[in-house]
Formats: sequence, C-alpha cells, structure tokens
Amino acid sequence: MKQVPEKLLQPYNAQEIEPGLYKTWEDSGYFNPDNLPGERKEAFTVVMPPPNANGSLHAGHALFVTIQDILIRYHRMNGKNALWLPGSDHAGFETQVVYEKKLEKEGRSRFDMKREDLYKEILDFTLSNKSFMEGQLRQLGASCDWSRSLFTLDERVIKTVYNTFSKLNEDGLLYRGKRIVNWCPKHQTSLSNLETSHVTRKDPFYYFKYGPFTIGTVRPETKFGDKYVVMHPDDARYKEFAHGQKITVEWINGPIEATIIKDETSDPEFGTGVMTITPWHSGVDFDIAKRHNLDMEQIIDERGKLLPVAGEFAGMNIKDARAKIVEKLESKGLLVKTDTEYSHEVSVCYKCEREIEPQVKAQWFVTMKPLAEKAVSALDKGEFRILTDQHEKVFRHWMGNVQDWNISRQIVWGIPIPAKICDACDKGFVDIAGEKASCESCGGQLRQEADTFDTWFSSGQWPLTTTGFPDGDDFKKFYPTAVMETAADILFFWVARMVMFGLYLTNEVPFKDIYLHGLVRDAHGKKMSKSKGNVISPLEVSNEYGTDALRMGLIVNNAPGVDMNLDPKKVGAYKKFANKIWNATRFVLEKTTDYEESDTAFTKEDQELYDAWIVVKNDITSDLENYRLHLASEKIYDYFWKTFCDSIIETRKTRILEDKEKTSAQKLLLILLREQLIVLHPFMPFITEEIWKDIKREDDEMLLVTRW
RNA sequence: GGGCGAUUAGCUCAGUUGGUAGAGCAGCGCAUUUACACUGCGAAGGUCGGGGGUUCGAAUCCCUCAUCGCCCACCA
Repeated sequence: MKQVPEKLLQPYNAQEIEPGLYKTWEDSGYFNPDNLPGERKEAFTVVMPPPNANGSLHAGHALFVTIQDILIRYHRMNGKNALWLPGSDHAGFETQVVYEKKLEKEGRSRFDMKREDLYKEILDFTLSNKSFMEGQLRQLGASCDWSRSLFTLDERVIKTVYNTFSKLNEDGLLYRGKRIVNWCPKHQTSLSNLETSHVTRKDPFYYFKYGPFTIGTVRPETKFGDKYVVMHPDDARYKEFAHGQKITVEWINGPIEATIIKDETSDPEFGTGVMTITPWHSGVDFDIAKRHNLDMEQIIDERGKLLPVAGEFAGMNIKDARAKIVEKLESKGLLVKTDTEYSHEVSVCYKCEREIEPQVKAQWFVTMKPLAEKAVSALDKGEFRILTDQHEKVFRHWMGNVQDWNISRQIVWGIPIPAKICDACDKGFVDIAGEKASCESCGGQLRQEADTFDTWFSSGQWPLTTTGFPDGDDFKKFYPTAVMETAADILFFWVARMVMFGLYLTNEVPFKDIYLHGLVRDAHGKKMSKSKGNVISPLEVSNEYGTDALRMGLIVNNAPGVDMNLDPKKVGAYKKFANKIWNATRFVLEKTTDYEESDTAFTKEDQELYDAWIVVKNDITSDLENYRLHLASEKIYDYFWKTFCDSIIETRKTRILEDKEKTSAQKLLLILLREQLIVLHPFMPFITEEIWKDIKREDDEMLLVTRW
C-alpha cells in the first residue's frame, strides 16, 4: 500500500513551494538547451525583450513572461532545443530620465555634473536594479537560460553596434546632416519622431499685417527672423507679386526687407494663403527654405529663450514673450484679428510632455527607405508573419511612410557614437578605431563626437548580439529565432528595426513569427498609472495568489494583440483552480494506494473517455503551435475541472468504492492526472512540478523536461 | 490630415476555416459527517450596436450608419 503524501492534506500553498522549485529547475541546468536530455534536432529560440534595468517589473512584463515561458516550456517538452535568451536593457533615454528625476528630488542636476561622474552613477544604479529585476523574473517562473544573459552595454553588443554603424556608412546608408530635429528643451536632447507624442491644443491664431499681406500664425515669438513671405504660385489673389521680389515691411522691431517666395506647399485655403517662415524652428519652413536655398537663422536657444535677434525681447522665455510681442504688434497697428477658436496638434516630449522645440542640428541619420523596402518585400514573400493581421497592416503602413532616423542623442547614458567632428568645417567622420586626427575634407582639427546612440539603434540588433553574430556557435544554431513576442506599442521602436537590421546584416529576418500583445490594463480597462493609483504589481498579485494563478489570469481568454484587463478577482479564480488540482491529486492518490501498474485493460467506457481526452489534448497542442494560448489555457482548465473532476472522478468514485471494474477506473484516473499535469505544466509550472514528484514513475525526469 | 480597430450576459472579455453563443466575476435556488466550502448540483440571464446584402445557414463575409478607442504625421 502506497502512502498519500502528508503535504496534500493541507490546502495548496503556492508561496511555500514556488521559490524552491525554481531553484531546483535552475540548478538542473535544463534552462540551458546544451544540457537537455534526449536527441533534439530542431531549435526553438525566443529572444526575451530585455526589461529595463531601472525599476520593478510591471504587469506588461508579467504578461510577456507568461506567454514566452508557456511557449518555451511547451517546445522544450515537445523535444525541441529550446532556448530563451534573457537580458537586461540599459534603456538609454528612459533610464536617464528616471535618474534625472531622482537627481531632481535630491536637489541635483545632470547639467552640473561631469559627464563621467553621471555615467558612473547611472551605471551603478542600473546594475543594482538589474539583479533585482532578474529576481523578479525568477519569481514569475521564467525558464530562461541565465548562462547566456546579456546586458545591452556589454562589450559584445558595442562591438556589433560599431560594426553596423561602420557598414551603414560604407554602404551609403548613414549621413551626418543639419536637419530639423525634435528638440526637448527640458532633457536637452533631440528625439526621434517616435519619441514625441501629440496633443491637441487650443491656441490663439493671430493675423498680422505684413507689408501688403496679412499673415497668420500661432507662434509670433518665432517671427523675428521672418524675411521670407510665402504663397502658392497659382494663388490668383497674389499674382501681382513675383517670386524673388523684394518688399520692405514694417515688423516687430522696425522695418525689414522681405523676399517673396512662391511655393506649392503653401495652402491657399489656410488662413490668408500667405505665411512667413521660420526655417530654423519649423519642419515645413525648413523644407521650403531648403528648396529655395534660403537663409536660416536661429531665433530660440536650446533652453527656449529668445536670442539677440529678438532685440528688446532677447533672453525672454518664449512662453512669456508671446503675449508681449502680440502687444507690441498691436500697438503698432499690425494686429488684424485674433481667432481664439483655433485648435491644432503640437508635438511634446513623450517623457516630460514639454513642447518640442524644433531646432536645426547636425545629427547622424540612417537612410531608412532601402531598409524598409527590404522588410516589406520579405513580408510579401512570407519570410515572416505578424500576428495579428491588424498589426501587419500597421507595420506595412509605417514601413511605407518611414522617414530617415535620427540616431544621435545628446545624453550621457548610452553607447558613444564612434565618430569625430571637424572643428573647422563641422563635418563628421566615422572612426571606430579612434585613430583619425585631422579632417579629411579641410584638414581641420577633429574632436570626439559627444553624442550617444538612440538606444533603439543597438536594441534593433539584439537578436544578433544575443546569438553571437556574426560567427558565434549560437548564431549558427539558434538564428534566426522562432518568434519575437513583445508589446504591440514597440512595434516601430523595436520590432521594425530588428526586422530591418536582421535583413540588412544577415539577409534573414531574425524571427519567423512576430507575436504582439496589447497593453495590460486594470480590471475595468483603465490604463494603469501612478497618478490614478490603479497600478497592479504582478509581484504582489503573485505573492497573494501564487504565480501559477497569476499566469492563468493573464493568459486565459486574453486574445493576442488586444489590450487586456488584469483582474485580481480573476487571478483568485485560478488560485482556486490550483487548489482544485491539489485536491483532485489527493483523491486520486488516496483511491489508488492499492493499485499496481500492470497491463490492466481499460473497460470500453474508460477507453472512450481516454480517447476523448486525447482529442482534447491534440486540440490544445494545435492551439499551442498556433499561438492560441488564450484558448489552450481555457480548454485545459475546463477539461480538468468540468470533465475530469466533476464527471470522471465523480463517476469512477463509486466504482472504486464498490469494487466494480476498479483497476480500470484507477488506471484511468492516474493516467489522466499524469497527462493533464504534462499539458498544464507550461501554464502552471509550479504546482504541476510539485505534484509530479508524487505521481512520476521511477525513471521519470522532472516535469520540466518530460516529453509532451 | 493619414491609417487601424472595437461594439457579444449586470461587469470584464473569449468565440481558431460561416453550422443559430462561452468563461471569470457578480447574482438566484438547493446540498454540509463530501478529494476539495479555495466545494457540488440546478436554474436564470444575450433579437451578438442599428440597417441592408451574400448564403441552405452570419457574432463570423460585404456595404452602410451610429458611438467609442488606438496609432502615425513637419506646430503657418
């Protein structure tokens, strides 16, 4: 007679069991595919989106851990060479912003610090958060190969990034150019378009007399340098004026000579159809000025203050200056009217929400069009898939409209751009080895480029660096990877760039499938935010209900690509499920203490039940192969509870008590429990592994590596 | 300005290739020496946003209207 383990007499307690089990798995070495038992030919590789090493894991992290861990565990059990590559992200601008906030609280400022001191401080901060973050990944059950973990500032990463930078240069896909960039006056750096967001704002729209014209503007404070007046060439109202004609107009600080420019981008329907332009501080104006080879002059400095060109207004903050300038123009009789109902979209820094001040700056740009075309063509040819169709459409749309990418950042926390700038002619030269001394163009003295890379420039090469591109063993074995699973909101930031860089450097898309998940919201579908106070910490939920329950709460019924709600009540339901599994196990073990494994045949009815289970299992397997985790998880939950517990156990119960075809019933219960534990394991790894200890046969390995 | 999506039970959401609807939570009735009250049994609850079309058959495909949301974009 076998004994029922004592532990099963108590309700299931996840907190007691989970940490120890994780350690057992980790110590087994099976997270590393090199140690996996049995012959495994095919690789299944997932590169983990490296969490930012600047804080605690949030619900979105818990979701990706759940999805990716389910996939990895399933494929590992299914005989694949399963590799999940973890990492941690220095997260350039993101982390610098976090650290600057910390400095502010301490009454310090990055602008009073030496470059190297600031870098050192952020590095220490990041490294200490890194191990904290890794502990949280372990709590969530992530079965990733820690021996291959990579940090985004590791030497290998930098080497690859530099090589790519150099290759782009050689291939003519890199240039340093004076362009209009998104300048954040608070963070004192340029930002890519993706790092700006847009808000609708209602601002007064002023009409001013400008010589014979009336011009419209919302930004009078930029108007000091406006010596060009632009209208559409076909606008009949202004046909008496010729392109290039010069007129003298009375303006803010006295008369100026203005030149008439006819340009087709001027919209005759907008305002009066006439505008003056400020090429240094507006993208549209910059393009017009470029087209006609016009002078450009900086009016506003990097901190948002007016330069000497503003005369009496010099040194004023543009916010305060606007009203004063309007006042002055009005006193000179130049204000025609003000439209107070005008509303428009303005760009703001996505971190501090300060208005972006466009500035002309020399920055490094990557020419995107050829890279994007290659990506779209690979998609057309079916070289990779994007789940869902919706995201594929969005991906195509973005690729079709992609603009050159500003990869220069004026921040310390990042990978330095390996280049030199000429003091005399301001030209930039790629210099990986750091050996260039004088300007190739004018012979002037060179100085080190002070800017760092946009963090996504290096992240975009992450599947390459983690697998050891170009000649590492892992690269041959594990690249291209199986699936990139990440948040839909970094489709452009990250996924698109990985596709492009992968194709550019290896001629292969770095992953066969792209699986995008939506935002994790609170129980009522509200976006989580500190200010709303509705942030749900996945670690706290895990502490309360167990990680297995959290994982089920995150995956059941949550369709790919769609925003989902995390409801602690729902997680509670899966805590009950864990207990249900626990108790069913106790029952099965209690009723089979006298059962000896033998060739006992099933009765016809028991065989049918078993066959019906195989149908369910195959269905779940197919769901897992096709990323329908939300359905697979629901099906195993439903089968275990409704079919196995409520129906099969209940009906076999009396047969065992009354000793009617008892051994067939016992065999069915044991086999179904065993097989369900296998199927449940990817979803609820902890409780299943714990129970497995008491169910497994002598030769069985731990459930982690038991064959599906 | 351009693009994408949503609308299904009181709430939050699933519904894989078209075969007349499911889960969790909430709520209702019954059961307490039961493997499990972190339970069981039962019942209730939806004209799948409105309208039109295709089809033997539509929550699912097409058109249209309404409402809500998201993303991209150089701010006259």
